[in-house]
Amino acid sequence: MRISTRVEFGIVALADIAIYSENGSTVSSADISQRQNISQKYLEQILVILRQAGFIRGQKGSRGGYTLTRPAGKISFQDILNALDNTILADTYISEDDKNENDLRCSVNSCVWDKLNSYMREFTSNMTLADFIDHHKSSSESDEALMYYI
Amino acid sequence: MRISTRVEFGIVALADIAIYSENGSTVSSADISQRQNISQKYLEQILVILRQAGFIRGQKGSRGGYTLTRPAGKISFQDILNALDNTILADTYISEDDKNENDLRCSVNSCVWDKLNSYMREFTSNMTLADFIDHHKSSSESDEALMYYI
DNA sequence: ATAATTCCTACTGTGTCAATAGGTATTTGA
DNA sequence: TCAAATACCTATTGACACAGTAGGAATTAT
Repeated sequence: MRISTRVEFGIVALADIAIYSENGSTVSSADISQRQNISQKYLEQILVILRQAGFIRGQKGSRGGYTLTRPAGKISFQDILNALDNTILADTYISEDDKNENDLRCSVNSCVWDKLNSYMREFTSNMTLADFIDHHKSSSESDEALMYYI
Repeated sequence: MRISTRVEFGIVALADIAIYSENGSTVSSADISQRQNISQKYLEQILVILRQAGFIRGQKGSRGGYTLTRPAGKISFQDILNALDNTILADTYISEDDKNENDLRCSVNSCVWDKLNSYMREFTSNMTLADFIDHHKSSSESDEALMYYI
């Protein structure tokens, strides 16, 4: 599945904010840009999307930055994906004109695409940003252990 | 999930050929174009892809047309999708440059995208063109029954 | 005041999709 | 043998989204 950088960077940015604002401080776009190696200007546009979607709050001015508006455990992947790319979890569409004339096109929907969409929706609705961060932390711990033994 | 018309028409064309060549005759692009309401010229390009992928064989000349090269039960959806769009079932890619610097991007792969890809691959590898056609036929039968009672 | 920050808008290059178009090569049937 | 039908090939086009780049305006802490 091809995932756009907008989606990829958006998820990474949210996770970065969640992790580095745990002590109560804000996280600036410059910080994220450096840590995650993402063009700051491009990142800023993505952060606007995430703010408009209600995941983060931005504070302007010196010492400003971003914080989550709610706990990472209350932000589902489904919501994130829908905010960053409204096609990934969208139904496969057939125009009304074509619908009556031709049922093979409708059949492939009910037989394949709808089922795949349902699965993806269920999977992403049951996974939160917190789950992702936990997964990340535990996997980077084992990376460190690996490094140690090498 | 956004599916291109190339993929949609390709699947429909294959199913159409499978259905209308059951008596041993060939199926022309004009036939498919009319039945499925698809631009013939565009369809021809898609049929070239399907031929190059080995699903169908084309016979030139008068009374020519297309037939399947093997039974519909031996053509998996996975193969069809890979032929028509090599991104749908592809791994989500992270450049080697980014891989070491940044493990958040890798984590989202192992945590989300790889799992979705695995599911989609399993689902599509277990479904053949014959399954799809069976599903279509049985659902259009019930449509007729519905029509009758109305 | 000044520096740091978010926020807003415009522009650009690149690539893919979804055709449209016109033609060539081949085969069958009359 | 000729004409029609068919697959097959290649070029072009318009629209659109992506992936940034760029410049600055608004706001805030120190």
